[in-house]
Amino acid sequence: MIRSKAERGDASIVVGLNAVIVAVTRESPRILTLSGSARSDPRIDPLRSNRGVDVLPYGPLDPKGDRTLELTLRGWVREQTGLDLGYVEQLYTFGDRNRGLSLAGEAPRVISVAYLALVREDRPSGTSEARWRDWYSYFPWEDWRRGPPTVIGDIIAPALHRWIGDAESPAHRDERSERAGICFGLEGSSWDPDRVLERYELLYEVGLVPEAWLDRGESPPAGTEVAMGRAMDMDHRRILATGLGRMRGKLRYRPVVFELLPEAFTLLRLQVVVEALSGIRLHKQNFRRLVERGGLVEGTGRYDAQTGGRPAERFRFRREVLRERRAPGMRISGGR
Amino acid sequence: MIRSKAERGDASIVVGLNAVIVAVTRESPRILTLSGSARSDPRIDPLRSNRGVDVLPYGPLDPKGDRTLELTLRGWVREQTGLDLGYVEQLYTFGDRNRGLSLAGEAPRVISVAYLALVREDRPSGTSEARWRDWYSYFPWEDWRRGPPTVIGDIIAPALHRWIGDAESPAHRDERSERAGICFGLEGSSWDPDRVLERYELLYEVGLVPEAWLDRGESPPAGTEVAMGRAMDMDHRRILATGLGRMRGKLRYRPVVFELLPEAFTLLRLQVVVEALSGIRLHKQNFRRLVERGGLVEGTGRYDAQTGGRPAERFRFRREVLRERRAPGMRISGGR
DNA sequence: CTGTGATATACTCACTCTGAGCATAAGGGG
DNA sequence: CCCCTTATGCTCAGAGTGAGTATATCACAG
Repeated sequence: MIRSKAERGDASIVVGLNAVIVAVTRESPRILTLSGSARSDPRIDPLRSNRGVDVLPYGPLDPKGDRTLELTLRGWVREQTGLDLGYVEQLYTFGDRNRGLSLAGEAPRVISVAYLALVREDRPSGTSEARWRDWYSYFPWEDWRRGPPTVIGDIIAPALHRWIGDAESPAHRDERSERAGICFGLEGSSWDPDRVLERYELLYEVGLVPEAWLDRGESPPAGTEVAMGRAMDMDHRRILATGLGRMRGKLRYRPVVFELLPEAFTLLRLQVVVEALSGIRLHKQNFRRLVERGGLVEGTGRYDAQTGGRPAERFRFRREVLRERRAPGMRISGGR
Repeated sequence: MIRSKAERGDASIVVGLNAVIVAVTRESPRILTLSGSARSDPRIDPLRSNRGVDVLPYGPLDPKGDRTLELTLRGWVREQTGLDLGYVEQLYTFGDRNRGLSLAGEAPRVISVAYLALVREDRPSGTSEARWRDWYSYFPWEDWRRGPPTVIGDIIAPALHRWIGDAESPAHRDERSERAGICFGLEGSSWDPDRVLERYELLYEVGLVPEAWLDRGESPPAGTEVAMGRAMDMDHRRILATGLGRMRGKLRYRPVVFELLPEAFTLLRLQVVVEALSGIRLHKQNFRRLVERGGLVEGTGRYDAQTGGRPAERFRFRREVLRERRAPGMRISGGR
């Protein structure tokens, strides 16, 4: 148990913070990314990629800095993007050696503590290589709002079947088949919007995702980034997938959507945001019943006439629901 | 943004791993702790407490060691306790400066990545300052299996009311009242078993928990550790609370209980384990209906006669449920 | 000023799920 | 065989859900 280097905490461990910052504009869920060239800092990213692809906002941890990790994160997000984060929660800590690249050797070990943050604004105002991108441009197969994404039938499912067939033993085959089925709702299974990370990891393993080529030092075939989503640096797309999955899961049992909306909103607006995040369409009348009778929102008595039809009442989040119900959220389910 | 010390990653950050290891013996949920004296390693715990209280198993991160954090954790748990961990999931990363103590100064910043692990065994077999303790000895107010814990009515509720009354403004008062209500199911709210961490943090803030004294360098009044739970070193009880809360939450939507049970078990055994973890009693017939018709378990056709009554069929976990249902778990609810 | 096409909102209906309790089955020990 | 114990089966009312029909109220074209 005596591993002196580690325990003396010398130069071989670096701790950084990453942020998955989410906003919704119209019907697009968006996340804030920096263009890859903004990131050539060898102290955080030594010997590593800088492939010119997008990265998530990041910052080093200053051991003498703010009292908590979260405060540190808020601080440098403000510096880098001018955004004041509202809701922030810790996501996951990524600490595998050689994250994203098969380099060994003397590179310091990088530990990244990733956070999920929700903001109402959609315009980064600070130093801006920062840019909002639709999160489905990173995960095209996650958007089922207009039916099953074509990329699944055209590319993913066939590749998965090949992969299943390539298994060495029948047991191994079954295992692969079960995993693929659960992830992509293939045979008998239904689509579970929350399994974003599992799906990304499966696709990476199968070698479909552009990072699979990049991590081997090759270039992905033309069109891969369109069909299989924009690549990100290192394991940032994995971090992003973790964020989306968490976001979708949390939606169900905590009233987090309201962090993305203004004080007052129409029910359609609320529904569109929930649909944007969860990637599925919902039954309008039932959605109304769900949130209204579930006590999540209350009418304000004021109306919004910009609807193109009958004016819609504006609602607000009903805070009391936190006392009344155990896990208040959008218990949504499939169908349009 | 240039904070050279942090970015060079010099001696001022230390990364460690902590484990909340859970097993269930009879009707006791237990966690594995080491006695405090086992931990006087100044490299991980420099200038810090060693108050002679319990600690969670921990280990440093060796940057050149295993490829993933999880493997590292599994490795030193095996070394320290002889346990081979089964299910392991990352819990949370704790990185506040001066965790648990109000020391400032030159102490290195300690980042702890905490994991939740479930095991079937209940006997640590390695070097053993390791010991299993009922988790309700750390959180007596969390066990509602025999009705509302007396400590809530006797100590906690009165103290919370005093604390609410001490608020400076009416708005502040309402805020405190809402928070206390939600946490402890006081007025109108119902008890939510999942809010373990929120409750612990509230009690710490109100100053009821032994750590509140210890962190000021004082001794808690006699009896505090019995009524308000055993103290742990640093912020380990906070980590533990995070683990219990996560465990209870996960129970609802993932079939994690089965990680704590042998291959085959009676439904009563399953129910007792779920009750032990969630801290509430369940309606037996409905529980059976839930797990059987919900497809979580299937009968084996073999029976267990050691029941004291009619022999009970032994069941096993039905793996196929993973494909069939979206979030298979124990959707349990209040009353006995 | 009326018809058309929006969207908003109200209500219905069948079905499933859930909480609660009653009833029966099948062991062991006297 | 009676009684106590635990297991298992079944019923019933009420709440919640998925899907659809019906009505309200706006803008706008004609």
